[in-house]
Amino acid sequence: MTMSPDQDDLLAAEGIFRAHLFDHGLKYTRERQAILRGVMANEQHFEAEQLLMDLRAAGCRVAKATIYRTLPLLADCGIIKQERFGEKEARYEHTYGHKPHDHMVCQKCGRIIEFDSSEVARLAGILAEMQGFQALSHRFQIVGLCPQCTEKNPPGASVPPGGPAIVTPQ
Amino acid sequence: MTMSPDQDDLLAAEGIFRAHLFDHGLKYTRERQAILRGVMANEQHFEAEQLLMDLRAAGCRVAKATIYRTLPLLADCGIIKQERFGEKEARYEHTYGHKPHDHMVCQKCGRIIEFDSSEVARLAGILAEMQGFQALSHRFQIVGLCPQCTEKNPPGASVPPGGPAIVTPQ
DNA sequence: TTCCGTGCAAACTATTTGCACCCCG
DNA sequence: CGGGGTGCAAATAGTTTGCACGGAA
Repeated sequence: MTMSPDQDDLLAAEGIFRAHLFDHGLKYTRERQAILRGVMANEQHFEAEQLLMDLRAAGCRVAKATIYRTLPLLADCGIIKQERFGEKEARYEHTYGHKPHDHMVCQKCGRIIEFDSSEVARLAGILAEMQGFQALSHRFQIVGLCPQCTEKNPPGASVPPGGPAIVTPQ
Repeated sequence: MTMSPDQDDLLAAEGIFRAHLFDHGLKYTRERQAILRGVMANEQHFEAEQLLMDLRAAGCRVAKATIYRTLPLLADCGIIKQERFGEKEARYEHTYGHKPHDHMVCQKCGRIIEFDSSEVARLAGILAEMQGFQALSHRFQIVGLCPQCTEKNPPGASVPPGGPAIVTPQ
């Protein structure tokens, strides 16, 4: 992974992060900056452990604990989002500068397909209103078989090592 | 919790479970029967730990490991479903004899509101088809504020001890 | 200078697994 | 009988936390 995400996005995210930290009386440290960069540089879903490796590879020494302490801060200000695909470790993806989307998860090969979530959000709003519930966000996953695994004897033999492939449409 | 779930549902579920076990060359043991009963007796979302307590209270001694080994079997044959509401422990609910539903999760008080999932399932089917993906099931949660917490100074002070309240509509 | 933040390692928690004995089929 | 099943305890794995030192504001 390269440590140079889109400069505009990175700068904008940095601004949001600093503002959020300031509002809460927190500091913008070298470590938090490094983690923000690592996060923004990763266009895929990642785990805490993986982010740590990426940062190490890029020459930044951050403790695992710092990662775990920082990710929630980034989630709080909407720069990243925590996802959970049935596994026990949390996955994250940076959402800043991305279109809102949800995921289809292949039961067989673990592949993850993203798709636009506007229809889902609309339905969520309608359903929530029917119950007097104020919808703020949603989690939605469609579980099943991806195109590759649906047809003929599928190639996928469960989740490949190093995490499943991510398919981003459009 | 009483250990006497609806007799019809229990018997039917027992039949399904036994058939599933038989099909896979597995055995219907006293422990598995006890766990099935505990599961069917619980009309709410529960965790492995809680189920263990319930069974103990009902006079059944089962090891925690056995619970963890049995729950996936019950999920495999559709008697229960694993849910995850952001926490790290898995939650389960028995679905056999229940209408398919999804959940709204209140960010403030942890309350969980169930609602009919047919519209969601329909949308999932359409979205999946657009990608050539074969939808088998879905996970959907609307996160926000429940009616109680939306209005005036809400009473709910984060998730109450002993787990959040469950509201089943209709 | 004052807290907040960090690294490190130990603590936690939910879940899984190895193993010797048990029992369903 | 024989192979899966169970209990127990130890092992994992991901995440959290206590503490003493370091650095941003």
